[in-house]
Amino acid sequence: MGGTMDGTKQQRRGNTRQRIQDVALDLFAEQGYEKTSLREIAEHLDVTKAALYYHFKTKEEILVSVYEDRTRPILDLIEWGRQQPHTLETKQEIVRRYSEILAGAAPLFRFMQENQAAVRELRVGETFKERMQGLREIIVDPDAALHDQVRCVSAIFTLHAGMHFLQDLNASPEEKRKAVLEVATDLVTQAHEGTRRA
Amino acid sequence: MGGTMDGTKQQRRGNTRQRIQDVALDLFAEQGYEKTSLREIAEHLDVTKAALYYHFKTKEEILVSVYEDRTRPILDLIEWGRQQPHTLETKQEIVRRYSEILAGAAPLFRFMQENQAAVRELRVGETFKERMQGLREIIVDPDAALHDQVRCVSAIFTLHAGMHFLQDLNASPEEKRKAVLEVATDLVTQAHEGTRRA
Amino acid sequence: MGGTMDGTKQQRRGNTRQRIQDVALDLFAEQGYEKTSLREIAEHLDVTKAALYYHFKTKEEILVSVYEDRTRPILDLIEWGRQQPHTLETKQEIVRRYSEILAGAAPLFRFMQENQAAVRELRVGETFKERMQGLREIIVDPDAALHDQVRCVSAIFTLHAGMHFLQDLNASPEEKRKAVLEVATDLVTQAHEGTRRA
Amino acid sequence: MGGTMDGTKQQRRGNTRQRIQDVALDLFAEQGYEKTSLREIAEHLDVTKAALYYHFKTKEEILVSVYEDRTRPILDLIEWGRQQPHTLETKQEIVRRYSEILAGAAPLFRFMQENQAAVRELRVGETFKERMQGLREIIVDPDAALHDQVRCVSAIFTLHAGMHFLQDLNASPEEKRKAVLEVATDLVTQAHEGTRRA
DNA sequence: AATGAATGAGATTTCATTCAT
DNA sequence: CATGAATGAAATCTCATTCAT
Repeated sequence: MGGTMDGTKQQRRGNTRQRIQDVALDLFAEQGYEKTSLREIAEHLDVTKAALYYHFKTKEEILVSVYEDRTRPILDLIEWGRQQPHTLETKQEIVRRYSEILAGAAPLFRFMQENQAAVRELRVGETFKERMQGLREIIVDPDAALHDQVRCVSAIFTLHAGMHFLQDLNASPEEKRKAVLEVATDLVTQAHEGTRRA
Repeated sequence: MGGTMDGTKQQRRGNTRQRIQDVALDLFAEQGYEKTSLREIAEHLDVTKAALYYHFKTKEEILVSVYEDRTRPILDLIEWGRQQPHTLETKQEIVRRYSEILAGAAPLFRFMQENQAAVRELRVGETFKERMQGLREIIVDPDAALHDQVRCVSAIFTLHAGMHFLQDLNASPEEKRKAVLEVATDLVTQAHEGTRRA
Repeated sequence: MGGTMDGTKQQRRGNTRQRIQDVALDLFAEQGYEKTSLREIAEHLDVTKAALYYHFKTKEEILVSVYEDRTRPILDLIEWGRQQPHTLETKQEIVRRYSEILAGAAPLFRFMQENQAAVRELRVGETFKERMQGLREIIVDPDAALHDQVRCVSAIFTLHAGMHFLQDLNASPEEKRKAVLEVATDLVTQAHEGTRRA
Repeated sequence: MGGTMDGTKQQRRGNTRQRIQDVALDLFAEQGYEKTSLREIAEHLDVTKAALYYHFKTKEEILVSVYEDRTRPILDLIEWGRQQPHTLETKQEIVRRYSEILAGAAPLFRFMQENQAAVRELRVGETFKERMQGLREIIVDPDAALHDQVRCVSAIFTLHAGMHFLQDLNASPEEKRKAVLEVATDLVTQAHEGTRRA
């Protein structure tokens, strides 16, 4: 308060909204959306429930706001992808960039993956579906053989799964991410080549 | 009562437990575990909530019972796999059989996939993790290169994802299942060969 | 089953009613009347709840039946006391005999003492009150000074309390019972003498 | 509404917590802890059940809070007693003061006496036991003859019992309280003298 | 003499949400 | 910018009791 560096503690002042989003996402990811109550979020922040309602109209809106902030890069990626030629290089680049996006917002994606049911009829559910769809349209060639289409979807899924389901493989997170990216890239590449050959 | 064989309605008597499991799974899969209330289940069955408690001690127990009944084949598969030599053929056969198991209990697996957060601290959560672990131990070679290990995990995930994330690919379910199986088998095969070569 | 002596195990056959009473009293005394459910009683006996209803019309009736069986001696004591002259010796004898009755049905009296609220509007509540009243009428002289009347009531209470509230005094149960009886007798005696003198 | 100072009705605002405690204690004392539902308490206060949960985390906590507020004087008394010499005068003073404390929180003590079973495994059960223990340690001489120890316990019990079991003795409450105190004091005195003489 | 299946009533508790201050 | 107090709706679960078999 007043100091030049403000330091660690109690940096309140205007950023409550941000803090709510952060804490909420943590709890949502850890416990699930339904099991996380506003009371809990408020307690973690040391404010009252009513304070949350000053910043967000509903519980859902908290989630929506976090979601939109952190998944904007996907929109950009899709936009970018749509303007590129549908070459193998493009697809590989999409996979690479998507992998980075996932790594950059891991808790949110973990949340989305693990709370599909809870989220299905929320606004974010719809939006997420649409984005996935958008991604697919870019890397999946609708004229390709079915198994090659599947390969592409599998590539995306491999990236998603890579985040949470490799905990017991003993390797550093960075190594794992690379390995996952390699497999995903491979899948897209095989799909592309299978299609070319046909 | 009326028809010769009693037919559809009013087949009560003795099968209530089974009917509860069926209805519960349907609703859990459709709406999510947390969002499905016992009231709803009871109403669908035209019994009182208390009747559910006659057959099951808790809500969780309903889920557990369904889960255990329908995932027993996985246990058998793991058992079988453990006694086979760790050859490529075995792994391919595991993938094939697992694909069949998934297809045979699609709603349950859809549920497990979409409700990971909700289910995490339920008993089934633990059990499921263990089973996945068991499966992996059979098809993943711990000495293989990391990317080949990832391929195997990805194969399993592809099978799982194949069930719910290909709705918009236009092809018959049977065709899709075949394609998915093909991709998964391929992943395992590549992983195996990669390892051999090394 | 069939042996001459029948032995320990499974001595069923006709005595279920008795066994229900015993188990019920144990549980009532241990946990309280309200907290003891019929399910629990049934489980302890390894029969179904419905079986209890074959032997007793209601939960209350179980209690009533136990109560009546085990407190009959009080009725006899009162009857006897009413026919004696109201001498000191009579009063002392009442105290002595009552002490024995209490010791002989300790769990029931513990129950009655600790569940007064729960039992108040049950039939046993009324009955118990009446019996206490009857006892008092014999040992309390209505013309005595107030503090001497109190002494008599206190004597009875001392007997009751003696059963459960002396656990931490280090002495054998038998010694304690004697000491309690001594104090109670003393109180009655003092009351009587106080009155005489006046 | 009407009166100058707002008077009786609608004094809401700020004192709800207190009102809950008061109503709860009344109902607990009248009907017993288990038989008193939160619905009932809420209705008596003309608020919703949820309002109770705003002020207290559980039903038990309501009881605990009332208990702690009203039995603090006992703690003080014990503290005081511990610092006094263990003379007869001290003991008599303890008895006198305890009698006053009981009279000052009669409904609570009636409740505790009549709901021992219900309260046994609640937090208050433990606490109450401890306090009784504390009191005893002050007035009971551990080297005294057993019957003298019993006399002291009986004194305490006489005070307790005096509150609820003398309704039919025809005398004013104040007279009765005096008589009870006299008897209790006498018991302690006799115990003390018995010990002295030995 | 007892069971299996079920019910109706009600208990405690939790939650998202509102609003005057 | 936030709180204190409260609500309405609903959730999970328990219990004494019933009755056909």
